[in-house]
Amino acid sequence: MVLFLEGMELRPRIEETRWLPSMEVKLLEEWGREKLYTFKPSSKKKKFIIDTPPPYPSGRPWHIGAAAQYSQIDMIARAGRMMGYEVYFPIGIDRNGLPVEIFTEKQYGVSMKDMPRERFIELCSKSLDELEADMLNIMKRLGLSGDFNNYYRTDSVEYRTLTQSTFIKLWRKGLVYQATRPNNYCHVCNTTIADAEVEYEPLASKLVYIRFKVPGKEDLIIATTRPELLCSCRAVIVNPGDERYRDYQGLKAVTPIYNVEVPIIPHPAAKPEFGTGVVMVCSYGDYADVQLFRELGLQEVVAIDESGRMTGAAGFLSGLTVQEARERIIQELEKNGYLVKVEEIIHNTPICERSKNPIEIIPMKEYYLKQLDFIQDLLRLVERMRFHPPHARQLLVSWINSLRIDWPISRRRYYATEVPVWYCKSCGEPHIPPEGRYYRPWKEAAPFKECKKCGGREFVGDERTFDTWMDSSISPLFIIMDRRTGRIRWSLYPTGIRPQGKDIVRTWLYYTLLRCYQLTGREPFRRVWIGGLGLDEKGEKMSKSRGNVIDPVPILEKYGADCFRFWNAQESSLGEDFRISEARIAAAGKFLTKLWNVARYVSQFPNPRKARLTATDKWILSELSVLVEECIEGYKEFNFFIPAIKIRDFMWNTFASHYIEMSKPRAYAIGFSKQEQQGAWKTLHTCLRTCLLLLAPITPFITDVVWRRLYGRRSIHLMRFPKPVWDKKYTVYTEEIKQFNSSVWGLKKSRGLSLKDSIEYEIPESLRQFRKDLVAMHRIVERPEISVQK
RNA sequence: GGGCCGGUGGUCUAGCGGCUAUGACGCCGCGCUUACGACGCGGAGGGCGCCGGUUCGAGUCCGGCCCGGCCCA
Repeated sequence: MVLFLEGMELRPRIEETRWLPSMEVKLLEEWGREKLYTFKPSSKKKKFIIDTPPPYPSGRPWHIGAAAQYSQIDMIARAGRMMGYEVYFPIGIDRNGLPVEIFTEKQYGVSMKDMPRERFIELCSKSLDELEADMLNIMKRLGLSGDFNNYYRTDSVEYRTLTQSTFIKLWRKGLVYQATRPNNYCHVCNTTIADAEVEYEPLASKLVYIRFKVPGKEDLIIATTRPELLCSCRAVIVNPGDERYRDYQGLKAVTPIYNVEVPIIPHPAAKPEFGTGVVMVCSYGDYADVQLFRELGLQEVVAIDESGRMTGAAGFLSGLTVQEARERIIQELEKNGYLVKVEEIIHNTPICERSKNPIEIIPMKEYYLKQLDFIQDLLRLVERMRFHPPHARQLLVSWINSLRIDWPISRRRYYATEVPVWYCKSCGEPHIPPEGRYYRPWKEAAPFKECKKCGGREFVGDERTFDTWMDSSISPLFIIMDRRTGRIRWSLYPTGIRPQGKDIVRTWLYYTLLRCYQLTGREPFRRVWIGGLGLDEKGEKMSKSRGNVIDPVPILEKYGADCFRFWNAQESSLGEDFRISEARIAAAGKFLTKLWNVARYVSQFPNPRKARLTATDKWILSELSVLVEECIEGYKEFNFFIPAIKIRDFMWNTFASHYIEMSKPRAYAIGFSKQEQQGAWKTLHTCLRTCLLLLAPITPFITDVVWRRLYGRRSIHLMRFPKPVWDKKYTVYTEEIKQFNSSVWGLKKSRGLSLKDSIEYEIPESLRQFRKDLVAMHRIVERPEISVQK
């Protein structure tokens, strides 16, 4: 018998047959009007502050891996809200430093050093404004629920004031000093750079074998990649265990051409297997040289100047570039019979992260921030913080343990925060101003009357700026600062979480820890979340120079933010690198189509307040409980891979394929009572509603659209996560139900029957309580001896 | 050279001590089944990098090695 619904026409409240990215744009406007994501500091809820990384607007295309990472940070914010926290998700733009200077020089065809500083800074600022607007638009389009209305800039007066004030504070604590030290210097960027900004790249290089005279002995042959530094050679070392040179230890060798007598010293730094096992120690070919000069008390010779040219100390090489000098001295050595041979080798060369130019080690006078004294404290601090994933802690610990020199913080650049120091014109004594204001010593008069040391009345401002990490490293303090009064709201400190990429652990993460610890004595955040790197399809790093970057903007236009976000969440587990390919992003959209159509199907039925549930209903709700538990567990770790995968699997492979099909005749009341029908309706809605809530942080658009059409006028993003309230005991039937359904489908297929055709089949005793649904679903005709009651 | 992560059907991914190893993309076949053809169903295809070990039993634990990625020297 077939029952028809009397007087009730079922029509889906969702009519479109699929989800379209264009619906996202409309919703974005609505979110903007509703101000859903405003942080309320006065709220009674527990606060959760996210120390968002301020991206650097370096121009299109924005790295798609970065866009992916910001989506995940947004999921942290949204998950936090749904867990009941009052979340602050600030949006900042990093605008200090070298990239914009280079960009501006190129864009306007100017040179920083050849124009008024003031004018150059204006041009940089203009470039940044354009790049920034573009970047903010992409961030909004991604659906980020951050505080766009009050976004901050690291080059604002407020921010730079804080950078300078914290510097002054540390100066007063005695943590800052100026020293002339060999340092990494990039003569293309014209500035000292920190170890963290140095990269190594295998480059073709010449290994030059040079003959050194040793009075009374056979000549020593020395292999070096830096023959142009011969003038600064002040020692020769051999390995203490190297039998070949045992007799030479303690003797003197004479450097060719320059004729300087230098000691031959046994030292373990000489590797017997490299070259001839004899090494010349020069100031400075590499860090080993720096260490040896210090250790052996040698007198340094400055052979290369700031422009990358040889100094007068190099004699006939003076004025040549390093490259030219290298060629020239090889010729000279050959002419005089000192050259033994030249080998082509691949040498791991230290290069500047920005310009990719080989760096030189040159002694320069710079400001340093003490960090070596804090290693133990920082290691202890790191132990107390929570890392997601846990093994990310090791990246930081390894870096801290490898620190060898204090942090050089001054730079010879323009577009950055100025070093707030003036010097007495007569005695040179440095003076620092009081905290609380933004200072520009290169153009402002000194805020002092007279020198505290000699009484001099004239001052010169420092022209240098800070390493930009001096700014970025106080972001946790800046985001909790009241920008009008400059007062820091200490009740919000330490902040909740620092999300960032693993590529900037040694810089941003480390420097933040150091600076905030020095300023506050505490850790700046309780948790650290380290995302993996977005690689290209082949698993290689994306970079403009490799030409394998993918622009996220056309992807977002074509597939929508939810598709991109869902792909991102289900692509790899927390902290793992992930490969980016458009085909896979497109494939992720199929899940959204599926979800949309499930919602469309469910939307045709009313959602009864109460209903009597059948065994089939209770079974899927058992599975739903398990799903909720698993998802919440993933969200607690801010690992969105887990909910994404679990929800997709539930939706597709359990709910849609099995429950919806099993309950369909009942939902239409074909052969079922109204009471049974209500059970199906109720359960369909419960499952859909719960899945929407679970998915909301990952795909905020589609879930909100469905939610508003079916479950409420207010946004889903004001809701809490669901709880696993349904009895889980029916999960024991899941496998058997799925197998049973598959076997019936398979049998019909093998007999050439349509799915609508009836079939004679036996329902196992163990599935008896689901019998009625199964019979209706498959149109099963039970054999008489099995069906007890007919 | 060191650290971290990873090596599972053609490609990508799950499983981390126990039934014939998960799913996706692609492929093949079938299908107008009142949510979905940017769909559904079915199917072919791998024995989990290599070598040893622990165990009644190992992608799953241990040791060594090889390969890839990232980071560092």
